Amino acid sequence: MATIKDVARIAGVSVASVSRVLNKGPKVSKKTIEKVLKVMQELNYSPNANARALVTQKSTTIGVVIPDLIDPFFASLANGVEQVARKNNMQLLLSTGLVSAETEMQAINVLIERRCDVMVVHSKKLSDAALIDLATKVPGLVLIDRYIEAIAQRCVWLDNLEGGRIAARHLLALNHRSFACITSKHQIDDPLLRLQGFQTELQSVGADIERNLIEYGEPTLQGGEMATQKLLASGKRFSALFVYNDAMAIGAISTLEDNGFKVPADISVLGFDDVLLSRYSRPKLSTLNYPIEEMAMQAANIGLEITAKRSTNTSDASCKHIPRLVKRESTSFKQ
Amino acid sequence: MATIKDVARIAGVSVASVSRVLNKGPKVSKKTIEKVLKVMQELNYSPNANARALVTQKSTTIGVVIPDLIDPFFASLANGVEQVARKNNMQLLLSTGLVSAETEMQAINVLIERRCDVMVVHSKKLSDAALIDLATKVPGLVLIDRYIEAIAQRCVWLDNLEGGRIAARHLLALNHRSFACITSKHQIDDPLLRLQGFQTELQSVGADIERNLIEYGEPTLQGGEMATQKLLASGKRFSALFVYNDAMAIGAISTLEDNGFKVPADISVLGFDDVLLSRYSRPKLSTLNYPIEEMAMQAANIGLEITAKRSTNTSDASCKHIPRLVKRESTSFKQ
DNA sequence: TTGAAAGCGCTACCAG
DNA sequence: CTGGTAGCGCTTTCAA
Repeated sequence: MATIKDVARIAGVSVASVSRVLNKGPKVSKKTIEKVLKVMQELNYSPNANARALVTQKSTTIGVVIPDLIDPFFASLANGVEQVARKNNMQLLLSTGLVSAETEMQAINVLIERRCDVMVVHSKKLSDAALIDLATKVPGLVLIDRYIEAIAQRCVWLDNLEGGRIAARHLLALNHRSFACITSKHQIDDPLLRLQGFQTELQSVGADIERNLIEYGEPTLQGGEMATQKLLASGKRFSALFVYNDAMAIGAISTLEDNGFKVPADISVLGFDDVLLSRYSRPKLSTLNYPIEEMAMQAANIGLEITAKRSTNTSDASCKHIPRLVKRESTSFKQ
Repeated sequence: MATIKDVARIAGVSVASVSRVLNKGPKVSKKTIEKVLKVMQELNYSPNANARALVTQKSTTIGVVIPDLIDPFFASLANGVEQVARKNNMQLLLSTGLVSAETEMQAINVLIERRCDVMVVHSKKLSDAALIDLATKVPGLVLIDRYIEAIAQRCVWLDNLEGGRIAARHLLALNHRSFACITSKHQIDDPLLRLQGFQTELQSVGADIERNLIEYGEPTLQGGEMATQKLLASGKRFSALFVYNDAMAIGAISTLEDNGFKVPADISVLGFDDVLLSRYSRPKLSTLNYPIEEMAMQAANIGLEITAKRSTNTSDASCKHIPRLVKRESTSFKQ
């Protein structure tokens, strides 16, 4: 592969000149530009980004750390970052495989080695302390879907607690009084907070989830189906079901209907996340919109700002996001 | 950020030695290793991947060129590549934004500048000639979802024609005799081939798609809905509907049911791709499985092989994939 | 087993 | 406007 030297030699100019035309630098004669451009073409020259990164100390790369790309939620997150990357003529470097604190750390370290200018990190397993440490060491690092007070201005997160409250208010306004809940068994804050917000709001009006009507499962379609079966097995009745996420909610609806319950006529089901799926399901799923793509874009932009200004002070834009109720067909007024 | 020099100086050894322990090179005394490791830790040293790439002439990077990450189909593709990247301790570099031949070329050029060891490219707009040229210039480049005879061993593709035939055979075996078809209006081969295979097979038994019952639309849920409305507006009846992809098929089912047709009781609907969605829809969608993740993994592995052996000869594994019928609930026997 | 030194391809500074 | 050149951080001979 041709190098800048080859181009310089054949064009009969110095590498400095070639570099100038490459970077559209000032003060290059038209003649030189043309000559160099021509040779570049002939040689099929392509500047080596690694060499550039080495000398300029910036990689024009935005790193993203997510569990995987299969989950549409994370794909949206990556897509959001990708958009701001592209807008800034940067590339997306992906690091996945998060199953434990160690693998999360590895994924992040890989990006550090690549000297990503910005890193958008979705970490659920690493401790606050570890993340705080990382944030101070790595300038462009921004946390997404996580809130750590000490580095609040580096966090872009969703208020899950408020999400739970909004869910409760919606169901309450629909005249429901007997509730069930399906949540994720995973040991992270999100399900806890959503449930807590939901219950808090119910209790504020003297209501609550029916005894024994909280079930746990994997946050998947199957998990939702199984949890619903357990709910049904209890023999207790409920008219409204708040589910941890859309996949589980769709699984729940499926099981409910298989057991003769109409949604929403008999039971209203409310999901969370508003993934693509929720618009495709029948009935179309009422859910809480998690603006992950938008959040991802904000996170990337914050990272960009930090690295640009070398200051930690970001714009005033709040990094806390509130989920928005999306009323579709799976919830309705309880007669 | 600490460099190898800092480590060497503080550890009281040469950079060569530090490099050796970094690369677990041979012939380094235990004492040196320990000493260096300790200093690395203290300094929070992280080797600069760009510098490494520059000198070793390999970037430990696999590039992927796809339109976007939002489409679950492409997310799966990226995910497949990512898996083999991770298995080989490499990273995924993403390049998107394909809307024209120029943007596709740009996306590819970016990856070339990064000197990706392997590139998995999904290109629909670039000409065969351009791609052949690229393939000869870029060793690790592999095309996915496209077949170009001149570089057949660098192509991993799906037999869309056969897919159409399989679809026809399935519907025919289900006793259907009056067919409609919804396809994509996009100017690429895939829809044409699927339709062509479908019709060929029908015609081989003296059947065919009803006159005027081929509709075109965007390959999305909405596109499927609109196309179905046009189909219905024709007033003609049909008992089986073959749709370009799952998203459109789900849109079609939705519109069909809104108009009083039961699926599959009144009309059987067959999709294509077998994306996640198809398992979540009600009725669950019968479709043709497009093993894109598997294909992506194969493509990445072929690229890896080529760059390793510096030969274009890949393993014997066929690069042509045949879609597999996945019979679920949206197609049934026609009484 | 270790160190010195020559680059990898490029940018940017300094002279001219 | 142009050329010479000193690195960027690292690997890899070649000697010692």
